[in-house]
Parts: sequence; C-alpha cells; structure tokens
Amino acid sequence: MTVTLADVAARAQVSPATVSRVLNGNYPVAASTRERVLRAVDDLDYVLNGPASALAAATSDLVGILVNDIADPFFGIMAGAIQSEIGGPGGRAGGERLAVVCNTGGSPERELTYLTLLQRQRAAAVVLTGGAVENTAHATAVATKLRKLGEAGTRVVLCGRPPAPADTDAVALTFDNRGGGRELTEHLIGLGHRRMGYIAGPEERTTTRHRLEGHRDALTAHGIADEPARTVHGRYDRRAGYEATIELLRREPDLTAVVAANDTVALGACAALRDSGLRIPDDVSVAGFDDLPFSIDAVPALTTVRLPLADAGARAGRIAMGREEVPPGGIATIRGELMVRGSTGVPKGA
Amino acid sequence: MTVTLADVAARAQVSPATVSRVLNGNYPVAASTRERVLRAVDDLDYVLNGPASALAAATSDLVGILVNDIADPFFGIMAGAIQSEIGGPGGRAGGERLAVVCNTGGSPERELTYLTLLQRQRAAAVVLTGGAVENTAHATAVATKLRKLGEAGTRVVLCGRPPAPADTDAVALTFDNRGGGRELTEHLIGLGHRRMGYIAGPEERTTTRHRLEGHRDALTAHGIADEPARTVHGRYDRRAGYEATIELLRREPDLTAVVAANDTVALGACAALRDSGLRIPDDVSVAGFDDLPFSIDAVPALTTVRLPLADAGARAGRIAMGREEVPPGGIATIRGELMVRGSTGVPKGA
DNA sequence: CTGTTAGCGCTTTCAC
DNA sequence: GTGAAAGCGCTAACAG
Repeated sequence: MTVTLADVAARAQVSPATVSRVLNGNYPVAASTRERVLRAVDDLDYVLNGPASALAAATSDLVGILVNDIADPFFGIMAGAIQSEIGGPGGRAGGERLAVVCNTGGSPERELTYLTLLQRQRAAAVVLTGGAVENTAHATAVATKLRKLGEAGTRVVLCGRPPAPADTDAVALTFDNRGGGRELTEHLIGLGHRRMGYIAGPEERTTTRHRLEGHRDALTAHGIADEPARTVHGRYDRRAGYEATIELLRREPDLTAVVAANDTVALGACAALRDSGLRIPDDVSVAGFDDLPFSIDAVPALTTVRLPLADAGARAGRIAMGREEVPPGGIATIRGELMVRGSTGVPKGA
Repeated sequence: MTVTLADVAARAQVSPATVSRVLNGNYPVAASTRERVLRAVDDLDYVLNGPASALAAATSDLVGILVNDIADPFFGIMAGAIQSEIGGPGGRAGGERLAVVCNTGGSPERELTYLTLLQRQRAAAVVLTGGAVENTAHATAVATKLRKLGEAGTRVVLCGRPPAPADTDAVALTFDNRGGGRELTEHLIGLGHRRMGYIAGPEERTTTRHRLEGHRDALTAHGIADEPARTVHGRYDRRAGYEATIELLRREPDLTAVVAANDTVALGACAALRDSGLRIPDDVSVAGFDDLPFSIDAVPALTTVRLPLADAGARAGRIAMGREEVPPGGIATIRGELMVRGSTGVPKGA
C-alpha cells in the first residue's frame, strides 16, 4: 500500500542501502546511480518514514521549544527566531528540523511532562525559554531531566533563563533582568521620582524576582525606602496590570510613577491610569520591560527595557544545532537596553 | 546502555507485550501486574522510545501546525489554542500529543516543504492556519499534498483559511473576512465617511482579497466610487501600515478615514497620522481587523473586527483530534464581530 | 489476562 | 561505489 524504501530500491535497481545513502546524502554515491534513485523516488512519490529513520539512526529531526505561552509575543518572537535557525544543512535527511513548541503555561508539572515527551521523541535539541519557576524540588527535577537529555545526546539550551547546574551541560543565554530593572528605576529616580509603585509578576519566578531586585537595588542605592505596600504581584498580563494599578493607587494616591514587570502589564497600567483620570506622564509616569513591538505604539510610547529576543532566540537555535560556539563557561549574559520614551517624565511636583 | 522495554519486562518478570500494554493503557492488565511494571519503569527510569512506537504502531503523537509567523499574535493565539486541545486522552501513550509549529513565513515553497516533513513524520493531524496564497499551481500542489496526508490517515484541518477542494477531505473553519470587511466599511460610511484609504495586505493572499472585497462591496452598495488610488498593498506589519498611510496621504491629503488590513497595520497607520500632525479620529478615523489583544490599548482604542481566534483554534484542535463533530459539508464559516471603539468617528466636515 | 512471534521501515557495519 | 544482513525498540495479532 504505502511506498517504502525497498520499492524505490527495486525500481532503481539498487539496494535499499544505496537509496538510503542517496536520501541522506552523507555518503559517496555515483552520480548516475543517484540520478536513477532520485527519479525512482519521484516516480513513486516516495516519502521517507521519519519514525523508522529515527529508530534506526537513534536520532530525530525534532527540536523542542518550551515556552510559557506561545500567544505571548515575548515567547512567539523567541520561538520564531529559534525556528528560523534550526533548519538548513547540518542534520539528517534534507537537513530540515521541526520545532516542537510546548506551551507549559508556567506550570512546573507540564514543563517536566513535556521534557519527558521530548526525551521520548529522542529530540535532537531542547530549548527552554523564559524564566524558571523558583522551587527547589522542581529545579532539582528539571536539572535531573536535563542531565538525562544531555546524556542521551540531546543538546539543551536555556534562552532567557538562568543557568542550570553546571553538570547538566545546558548552555544558558541569560537576560540581565536585574540590571535592566535597576537601570529603569534609576532613570525614574533621575527624573525626580520618589514614590513609585511596582507591579511585579507572579511570585516564584526568576524573572519576577530579578526585575524586582533590580528595582530595589536602585531604590537602595539612592536612599529611597522600599515600602512593601508599593509592590503588588500579579500575572504577566494586561488585566493584572490594570487591577494592580488600581490597587496601588488606592493604597497611595499620590504615586508619581508605576513600574511594570513587563510591557503587557504596563499597558494595563496605562489603561487603569487613564480610566482614573490621570495623564501619562504628566500625572504618573509608566515604564515596562521587554520592548515588545506594540510598546512603541502605546500613547505615549512606552519607556521600557529592550530585550533582544529575536537575536537571543536565533543564537540559541544555532547553539542548539551546534552551529555556533558555546559561550565561555556555557553561560552568556544578555543585557537589555533602556529605551526612554514618552511614558516617563518629570514628576508633577518637580 | 539505554534501557529498553525488554529491560523493564525482565525486571518486572513479565513479557515485553505486557509492559507495552501497561504503558499504553489500552488493554486490560491485572492491577498487580500493572503495579509491578510501573515500579520497574520507575526503578529503571524508563522512557518509551517514541520513534520505535510510532514505527510499530504506524502512527505518531505529532500534530503539525502551519503558521505564517508564530511571532504574530494572530497566529500565536490560534496555535496556543490548538495546542491546548490536542493533549489529553484519546491518543496513545499518556495521551499527550506534541505540536510541531511550522513557520512558513508566507512562502508557498516552505508550506509544501513542511507538509512533506509532516507527512514524513506520519503526523496524526495537520492544521493549516491563516489565509492561503492565491496561485493555481501552488493551490493544486497543496491540495495534492493534503489528499496524500488524508490517505495516510493524517487528519487535516484548515483554521482561518478558505476550504480546500472537497476531495481532500480537509475540514475548513473559515473566517468571514469579506463580511467583516463590509461591515467595517459600512460603519465608516454610516458615520459619514466618503473618502477612505484602504491599506491592503500582500497581494495573492485570500485574506487580503476577501477583506478588500468586503470593503469594496460596501462602497458599491452605497454608490461610492472605488478609486484605485485609495488602495495600497503592503505586508501585514506595522511598518507597511506606516508607509502606506504616508503614501495615501500624499495622494489624497483630505482623506477622512484609513481602513487597514489588520490591527498591526492599523497601529502603523495611527503612528503615521500622528507624525503627520493629524488627530484620530477628529481628523482621520482609523480601523483595523482581528482585534488582537493590544488593539484595545491603542489610544484611542481601535475600531476593528473581532475574530474569535482562540475559539477557532480550539475547535480546530478538537476536530483534528476527532473530538468534535465535523461541521456539515466539512465547512464552517466563522463570523467576525464589529467592535466600534474610539478610533473611528464622524468625519471632519460633517 | 499474558506470552510468543513477527515484523514496522530504515540505517549501518561489514564485505566485496 | 554498492550490496547483504543484522538489528534499532516497539506493537499487535494470535494463541493459550
């Protein structure tokens, strides 16, 4: 019924082995023979059986990409960039590798489940994107999994995620969230702000913690008290930003600035401020993080920290494919760039 | 070296077949035996070999999702929704299926290549999202591929894409782009607009054509001449929207409204108008399409046509898994909903 | 309910 | 440069 390698071999009058060699192109085959095989493939409309190849060769053309939420451009951009680098020559059969995108939704269990599933698929590589959940048990479990993946020959790359234990052999491209957070708040302090609200992401997330620490570093460095009431935690979405801002305003109506954990949250904050009759930045300044594409179109345009998501993803993809040198120590820190735009200004009283 | 099913069987003192049955859970196995097997699996830290299973069972746990650009929320939202429905019970081994996301970048060749790659993987299902390229040769090639996939047992679903030839057996969930386009322009006409610019997407795309046709339908229905100079084609991105708007304004400075092919383009249009010193909607109204999450945060909020991307994706996912009834005739048309917001208003002179 | 027996379709030494 | 043969690790009849 379905055409197999043997059928092609028969029609081309060669052995199955030769067909395999032609198809994988990693072996010397006489030009005339190759011709004949290729024609037979075409005539029979033959398509290689991926699972069979993978089984026999003990490798697959799949690359796993773990993301929190593929609908979020933060992850979409990285995933797209990774994808764009995993194709091309270097692998088996045509050199095309497929990206298996796994939405963890930020759930540790799903993360582990997907890692196992990718292990089961004998994935050629796995890229974990975005912050990690901070939980010793989970971190240990992930590290163990990564170690096993590595042992099985799966290359592991962390993109926008803190390094894993060194013995996991996972390469890490880490965002300097702390540094970015500090710089952002320093910009605000420089403008004269002293009463700033901070909308943090979900607790138990490295990204959340690092950005918040950066914010606090800046406060401390400038002798500004870190009032606990000025920090609110929430999800990384617009709604959370909206609600957190209302709450922050309720607690302290004369806040002069709101720093959000990311751009999406900042957009929600902007909406809340507008709905509260406050002008940005005249009454309250707003800042985000990430510099997602839409941030420049906010009105006023959002001051934020640009993360080179596409570059980082592309680099992670190349490293995953062994096409780029691993950074020294397996760790590279990627800095963000402060983008000062219209949403931040001198505070009202100043 | 690597532990296999046989190792587990040996340790659990059962036959390999039994282990397989326990792991796949589609077969009656005595509770005590299952216990023993599961313990052995745990002890040995065994992970099933996906390719081997797929080969033996002639099916795989992979579901392909073709998108133009995963970094674009339009596709990200659909992909995420599809993903969320393909897991769970119903399939093999744990019931988890993996989503293989393929970025075609709108290229017909890549689309075909990915389809072949998915065929090679013996994907359980394939979902093609977004508009199709309008090109007879390519359409034929795709139809042929879809037919082959179908014959090989891969379920094919089109999500947000026009139906394929009936003999492909592909289920289509189609967006009513034409109807949405018409409704949007009728809203503008109702407000009093007569000189409207239209920023269309790339030519040779069904989405582009249908939305534009809807726009023209509305013009015609109201006796408004369809000036060719008022339509500009460009990519589906912000930059294209910006440039097209500048061009439109150059051609006809007293335009009272700009209709964009989608929200992203509309954002670019807004930026161009602002940079040109024009107020929205006082001087020029702007409308988009899709109602992506950020559209409500534009200032003023964008009038647009909401497409139920997540619902459509979820439904496509369920159909792909055989968990939802196929719509009559294999085709369902999904309507958009006009969202009137601040970016459109009565034209200046009125 | 469980074991036995054949392969699934391909890759890959090892010879020639 | 090409062929023969031995599996890769698992599933699925078919018995029992």
